[in-house]
Order: sequence, then structure tokens, then C-alpha cells
Amino acid sequence: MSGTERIEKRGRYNFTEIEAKWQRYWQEHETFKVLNPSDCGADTSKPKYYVLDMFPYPSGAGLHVGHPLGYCATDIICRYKRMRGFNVLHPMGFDAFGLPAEQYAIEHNVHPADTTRANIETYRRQLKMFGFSYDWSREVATCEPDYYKHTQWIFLQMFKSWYDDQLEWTDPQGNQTIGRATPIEELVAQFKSGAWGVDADLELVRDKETPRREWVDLSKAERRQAVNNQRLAFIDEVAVNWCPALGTVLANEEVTNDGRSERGNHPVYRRPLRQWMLRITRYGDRLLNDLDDLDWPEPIKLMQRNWVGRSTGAEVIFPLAKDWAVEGGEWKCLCGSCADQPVFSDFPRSIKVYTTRPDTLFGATYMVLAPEHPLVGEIITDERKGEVETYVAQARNKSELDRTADTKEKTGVFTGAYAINPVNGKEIPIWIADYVLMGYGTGAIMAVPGHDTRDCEFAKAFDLRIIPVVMPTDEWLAQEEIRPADLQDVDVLSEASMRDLRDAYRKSPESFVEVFVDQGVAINSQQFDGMSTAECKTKITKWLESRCVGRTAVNYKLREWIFSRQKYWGEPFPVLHGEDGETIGLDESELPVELPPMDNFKPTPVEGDSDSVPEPPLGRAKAWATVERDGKDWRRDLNTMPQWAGSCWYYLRFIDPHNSDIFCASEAERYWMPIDLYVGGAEHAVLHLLYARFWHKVLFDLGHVSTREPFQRLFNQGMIQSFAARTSRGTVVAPKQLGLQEADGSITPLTDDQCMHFVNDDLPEEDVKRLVEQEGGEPVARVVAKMSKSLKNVVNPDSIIAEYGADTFRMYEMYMGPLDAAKPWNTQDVPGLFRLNQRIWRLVVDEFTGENSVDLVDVEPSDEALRLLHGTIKRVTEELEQLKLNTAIAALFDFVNGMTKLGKRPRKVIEPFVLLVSPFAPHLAEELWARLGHGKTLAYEPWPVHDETLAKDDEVEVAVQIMGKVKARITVHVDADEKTLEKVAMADAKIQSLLQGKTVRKVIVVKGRLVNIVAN
RNA sequence: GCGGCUGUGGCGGAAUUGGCAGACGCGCUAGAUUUAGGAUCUAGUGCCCAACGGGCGUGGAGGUUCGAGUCCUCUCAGCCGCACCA
Repeated sequence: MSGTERIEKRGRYNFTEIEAKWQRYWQEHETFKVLNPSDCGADTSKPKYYVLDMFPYPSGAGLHVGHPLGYCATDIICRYKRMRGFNVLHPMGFDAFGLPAEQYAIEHNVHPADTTRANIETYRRQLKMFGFSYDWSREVATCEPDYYKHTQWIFLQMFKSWYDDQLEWTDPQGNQTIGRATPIEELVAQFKSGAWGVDADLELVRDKETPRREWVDLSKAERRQAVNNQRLAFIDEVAVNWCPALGTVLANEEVTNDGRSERGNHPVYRRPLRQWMLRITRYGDRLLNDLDDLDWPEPIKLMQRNWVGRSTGAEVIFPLAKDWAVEGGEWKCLCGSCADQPVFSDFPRSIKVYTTRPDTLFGATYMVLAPEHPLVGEIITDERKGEVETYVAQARNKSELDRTADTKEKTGVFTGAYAINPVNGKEIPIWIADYVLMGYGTGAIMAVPGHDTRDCEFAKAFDLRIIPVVMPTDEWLAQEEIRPADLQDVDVLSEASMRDLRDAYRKSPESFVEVFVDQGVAINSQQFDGMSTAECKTKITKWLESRCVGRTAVNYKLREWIFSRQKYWGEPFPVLHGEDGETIGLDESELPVELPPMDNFKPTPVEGDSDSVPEPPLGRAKAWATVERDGKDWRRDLNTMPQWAGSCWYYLRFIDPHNSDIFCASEAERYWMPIDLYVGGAEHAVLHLLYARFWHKVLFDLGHVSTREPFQRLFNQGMIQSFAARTSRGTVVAPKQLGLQEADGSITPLTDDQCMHFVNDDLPEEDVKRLVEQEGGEPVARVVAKMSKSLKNVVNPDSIIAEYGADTFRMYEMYMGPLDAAKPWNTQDVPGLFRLNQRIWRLVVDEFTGENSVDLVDVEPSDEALRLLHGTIKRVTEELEQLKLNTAIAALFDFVNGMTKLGKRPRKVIEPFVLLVSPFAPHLAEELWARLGHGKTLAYEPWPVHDETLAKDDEVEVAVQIMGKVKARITVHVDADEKTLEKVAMADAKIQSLLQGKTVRKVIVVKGRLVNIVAN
């Protein structure tokens, strides 16, 4: 190591050489390579700790300062855990498939594989500069065939399974569970044996009472459909955001409010398209319930719960008035072709709705269908046809965002048809309105304008009846700002005026300013009158059930996952499509299905609102797309999987990254899972984490993984923000783009020094007045903003590392504030941490001679030095355990300050301190450890343990308060009891004088803290 | 609109969970030092006042308590998520 000699000669803290040296050392010695239990030499007696970072998407811009925030934190924890005797798995890889690479490829005519490879190299180089203790031998990239072979394999498992939601089983962890992913063969066997059948829509029917069709009577295509209707991965036609110009489906987030594509501003249309779907909703309950046992931030759990959006209520059937009548409580079919007294699951010519408020059924005065509802065409009367069709056509082309824009007024059309309210036999009009979404519930609602704000708005707009069926609480009725104008003066305390209010509500609920949507007491509901909302819900549902027109139901906001993209740079689907519409999964031995080499990734543009949908780019790879098998022609699927696919299981691949047979060997999986700590940004709070949990549960059901949940503990790092300026118009610009307006109107750009003062908010007042944005000359104010390319305030870690070193960078980011808080980057603060590292360096090294400092002494440390050390060990350890890394570093500062005061540095104190420093500034600590005479890395040295008796001072200062205000301080023994404390406090001269002429009422003593004297 | 989070000096942030508000760092002030180094060391640094004393201070207003940054009620501001979910 020639570099060391030079360092010794100069003796200064030369971070460049030290960091290069130790990074080389770690690499050469494979210091952080960790073994799997079956590997030769593995020590399975140690406890395991699996720490995972959210792996990055390698974009062209390279790493920014936000990435390493979480990575530094996990690295510190990993280094700490190793020293605490854990086998630590700490891997890193790249989420390498995705749209940006493809867009870049189209614009610059390069292959996404090439740019991705180059970007990965940049990222890897940058990540290595930080000295992270990753086991690089486990690196993966999701775009490599070795990797996506298994992504395809997992997809096949979903294609080959279905969710048996009634199967009761005990999972390997001993939990009683209902519902499980099961091989599709078991479903087919049940069909074949005649145990199960299907309904008219080829959906599964288990009981034999319900009218159903049997397997033997189904055509080949129908059988395939019946099975497809259950598969976890299936093909279905769904309404999507189709952008003809871009030639792809867009996510809702990629569509602007005026129905155009975010990228390119092209028109976007709602189109029903055949897409791969994953049946994630079957896991809704488990995705919800299993959150309870996870050590995640509550807000994230809440976001996931809201996303799943489970609600309970009832499905209710509203028969069409032209086809059904009620005679003597029995349903009578008017068309003659339907069975009288139909069963719930087979009630022809009726509208099924979902409601969370079956108790308000008597208040349902009209119905609304979503414009896309399949019954719309059937029920419109001839005279309404034109108007309805125009409305439906309009709604069809609106994006979801457009339709749900909040300020929008209610629109709709009457169909001319009526339905029968099953609770009272009354005929109610059926309307069509886009405030009802096809994607939720049944796509149809019963409207209760008396107790639903949206229905009320609609009813008022179209002059529909409003019937109150829930009497609000007195408290609600009595609110002044809600009461009708003519009842403003009543005395709400009297029972008589409450009666007036109730009568007024009964007569015209719309005269109250707000709609009552809460729980109350049923009115106008015949035999259910007087029941509480909760009771009424159950009773009405039971009543409906007994008449086969309703049943309890559960609904989710969660939608099935649209899983295909019309793009090149993603995982191909491992399936073949036959000419007759059959889709088969490939055999495992045929994986991976590699992407064909191509050089043109452009979508085929289509003009305007055409129904034709062009082929995805993969369609141009003609030879690849066609496969001959068993004498028949098959076609590959031309779609690819979305970017989420690879990240749904990467944490499993890290466990066994080079296994070419299976995605992850079971023994290793059982050893390492679940992940003990998962750190990443809150932007993945819902989608990635939900999708990955879903895949994991499928793998768990099928016996491929051993834990119900992948990520036991989750931690969200906060965003690194930037100081910026906001102009009076609201534009945000970086400090560098500011200037001072001179008297002649010209603008002088801010100097670096002035920028600093701007950031610190302490520019001289006359400068603040002249502060303007350079380009527009508009006045600005200081704000904290997101770092963004357009703001030109992105800080590149490379330059900071070059200037101050990786150890300083790591320390600075950890010292900025709490890990989970958003905080602004301030380069000005970096030198403070650089100074800390220099001071730590000088605790050991004499800067001039380069030898160990003469103050470093081999004598027994003083009590004071020991107290300092053990206090520091205690603090650092406790803060590390809680991921409070900012205050842990504050403890390091305190130690160095303390040592500076003490002068001499006993080796017995300095050595453990170097170990405490090592997770934070590993290069520095390794170098000092070597200079202290140790021959090998400190990465596996035991973590220092503090001795409580040494950490404590014998004496402690206690505050003495009078009436809660500190008036004096006394010094007492740490263990002094309450009585002693009180005595010493009362004896204090100052306290004595302040108590002159006052009566002591009470004395509160908190041991070791304070004495509070209550006196007047 | 609904839900969540956050408001503490000139700046970033501490505060043992109801017990001395402002740890630690940045910046600033003064001094020492010279090995002129992205130095170091010492002292100071919340605000106000008639200044070895006193008053006020954790977005604002109330409240509970011997005692509140911390708990309760109301309120303001900022950020994030969802958004016609029946």
C-alpha cells in the first residue's frame, strides 16, 4: 500500500487517499460478502438481519443527494449490526426496465439496453464512492434475462393459479386463513367432476340450487373463458386511457386534466382494450388485515388501507318496472319468459346496486347508471334515445380525471325507464350520469338524495323527489348555521322547539343547509321506523335476503391491476396465443422469453379517435412474434410487463442471485426472510409496496416463500429539499437565479456570499427590498422547495465527495435532521461535519509528524474520561437502535468537545470511540483503527458496551423552582432522595430570601430533576 | 371536500415522552495563536428592558396541571395523500 506511506509523512486528514485505500481493501478482502446458510463456512448460529434499500431506477442524470440519504442510514445500521454479531444481508441492484429508457431511446436513436447499461455503471461507480458495505456479489438488474426469467416464471405461477376464496387452511406459520391461491388444475377438476358449474357470465357457481350451466355443456371456448374468469393472471377487456399518437395505454397520472397526454400533449381516449390483468382484489382482505402485524409508519398503513378501501354494505336488486310487478308480495314477471320468484344471483331484467346504506332504501327516489353500464342500451325508451346516446358518447371520451374534477356540476339524462324499489314497490326513474363510475360497485346506484350529498345535488339540479328517511340527532338539527331561515330564532334548549325542528326536517329536509349523512333514527320506513341506523341496516338487509332481492356485500376501491404495456423495454409475457383464441403458458424450460433485438421502438401513430389499435413495437419483430408448435401457428404476446414487475420480488432474488434453476432457494429464503428493515421514500407508500405484498402472498400461498409478509419493518426517509425563491407570480427559482435591482433598473446577479445569506434568511434589509429574479425582474420570497431539474437546484453528490470526502457527506446527510423528516439541503453546513472528522483524526494522529499523537497515552483513563466514553457509548447505541442518527452524531460531537477539554487521550477511551465512529465514517475509522495498531478491518469488532456505573456522574445539578419558575440550582448526589432534595432546596440562600413572607403550600420533588415550591 | 403530517433563535435542528426550552452543528461577535491551514483554541450568542437584576418566549387563542413545546378544545399556516368510492 504505497498510499499509506505518503499519508504518514504528511499527517493531515487526507480523505481522498484514505477513502480510496479502504474501499480497495474492502473489495480485495470481500469484507462485506455474506454467506447463505448452505454455503461452506457459513455461521448459522448468528442471528440474521436483512436490510433492504429501495433499489434505484438508473436514470441518465445519475445519483442525486436524495438517493444516498436512505442508503447512508441503512449502511450505518448494517455496520452496527455486524459489530453486534449479526449476519447482515445488505444488497443493492437496479430497477432497470422502464419507460424513461425507452423514451430516451426513441429520441436519441440508441438502444435502451445500451443506455441502461451505461447508467448502471455510473450508478454503481457513484454508490461505491460512498463506501457502502453492500455485498456487491449479489447485485441484480431487472432487465437481465437471468433475472426476468424468474419474473416471467412468477407471472406463470399466477397464470396457472386461481384464488379459492372459500378454502380454509392453516398456513405454515400456524395462522388460520380463509382463501388461498391454488393450482388451476384443482378448479378444472371440480368443474369436470360436476361439483361446480358456471352462471350465464361463465362465472364460478359452487352450489347446485342456483340455476347454472355444467362443464359438459360448455363449448371449448366457454370452458376456456370459465377458467380464465378465475385465473390470477387473466386477459380482460377494460376501459383504459388510450393515446393513439403515442401508441400506448397511459396511466391516469399520465393524463392531463383536459384529457391530453402529459408527454406530447396528444389527445387521449377511453377505450376498452384487451389487457393482462392481475386479480389483486382477491387479496384485498389479507392485504388489509396483515398490515396490523407490520412495523410500519401508521400514515403509510393508513394510505394502504384507504387504497384498498374496503366497505361493507348490501347488494340490492331493483327490477325493471316494465318487466316486473309485485303481486301479493311476490314478484310477477310481465314478459312471461322469466321464472317467477327468481333467486338473487339470477334475477333477470333488473339493476343490481351496491350500497353502504341499505337503511336508507325507503329514501331511494331514483336510480343512476354509469354511462358505460351494459343495461343502458337495453332500457332507454325510443323518445329518449337521441339524448341518452349523445350523453353517453360524451362521457365515453372523457378521461377519468376529467369526469371526477371536483368543481364540476352534476350532469345526466333520464332514460325514460323505471325500476321498482324492492322495499315499497314504488316505481322510480332511472337516470344516467357520469358521477356514477362503472369501476366501483356495480356501476349503478340507488340514489338517496335525502342522505347523500351528491344525490342531493343531482336531485336539486333535475328536480327529483327528496324523502327523509333518517331523523338526524338533536345536536345536528340544532346547529344554527344549518337550520332553515324561519327557524333561526327558536330556543333549541326546549323540547317544543326541538319538535318544531324535527317536524321541519320531516317536511322538507332540503330547507336545512346541509345534507344529513350520518347515523340517526329511521323514519318514513314503515316497519323499520324508530330503529337506529346500525340496526336498520341489518334488519333491512335480512328482509331483502328473505325475498331474494338483496344480500350483504363487501366492496373495495382497489381495482384489478392492469398489467400490460404496449412498450418494448419490459419483460415479455411467457405465453403463446393460438389462432382460435386459446392462450397457453410456456413451459418453465422455455424461459426466459428474451426480448428480440430491435432498433426502432417508436409506436405506430394512428390519426384521431380511431377504434383501430396498432401493434405494440414488439409486433415488428416478426420472426420472434410467431412460433410454430404441434403443427399450429402461435403468436407471442406483443405487450410487456409494467415497470413494477421487477421490483415486486427483487428482495427475494438478492437472497440467491445466481441460482439459475429457481428464483430463490428455499433454505436461504427461510433463513433471510422477512426483511428486518426496508428503507425508502414515501412515494412508494402505496403502489410498489402493495404490489410487492400481493406477489409475495401469492408465492406464499403456493408454497414458494415462508412468510406472509415481505417487509416486516418499513421506514420512510424524508425528502431532501432545497432553498429556493418564489416570485410574486408563484414561479420558484433557485438562489443562483436571483439578483439585486440597481437604481438604474439593471440587475446584478447575487454573489455566492449573498446567495448564502439568502439561504440563511439574513440578507441586509435594503438588499431584500431589491431582491428580484434575474430574468423577469420580479420580487421574490424565500421558500423551501422540492429539488428538481427545472429548478436547477439539484445537488450532485460527486462534487461534495470530491471536496470533502464520502465520510463527511455521510455524516452531513445523517446530521441534517430526523431521517423521516423533509429537510432542506444546505451546502454551507457541510464544513461543520468536515471539521468533526478532522478533529476525530487529530484525536489519534499528530498532523505534523504523521505519527500517533503524543497526547494519545497508554495510561489508565480518568473517571471523567471514562464517564465521557460510557455516556457516549450509551447515547450512540440507543440512538442507533431508534434510527435517530442526527442525535447520535451530536453525541460524537460532544465526545470530541469533551476530549478536547481533557487534553490527554487515553488509548482505552479512544479505541472504543473509533469503533463508535465506524458506522458513520467507516473509512476514517478504519484508518485510525489501523494506526492504533490493529491488523485487520474493524467491521467485525464487537460493538462497545457501556457500563452504567461509569457513565453516571455522582453529582447532579437540580433546578429549584418557585411556582414553576427556575430560581436557583443546587448540586446533590445522584441518588439523593426526595426528602434530602427538599431540605437542600429549602436551605438555599436565594430560595430562602425569595420565600420571605410567603406560605409554602406544597413542595413537588422529582428525583434527579427538580424541586418545585408552591408558595404565595 | 376527506384523511394524514409539520409549525421551536439569523439557519438546520435538540428536549429522557408532562419536569431546567434552545443540546449539537452552521452562521455571527470578541480575543488568543501561527504550523497561513478549507486551520486551531478560548469566551459569548433566543428576544426585550433603566441590564451582576428583571420581564417575555416553542404559529395563534383558550383550558387542564404544582409544572405544558409535549395533554385537551378551538383556530391559522405550510406540506403530502385521496378525491363524485355510492
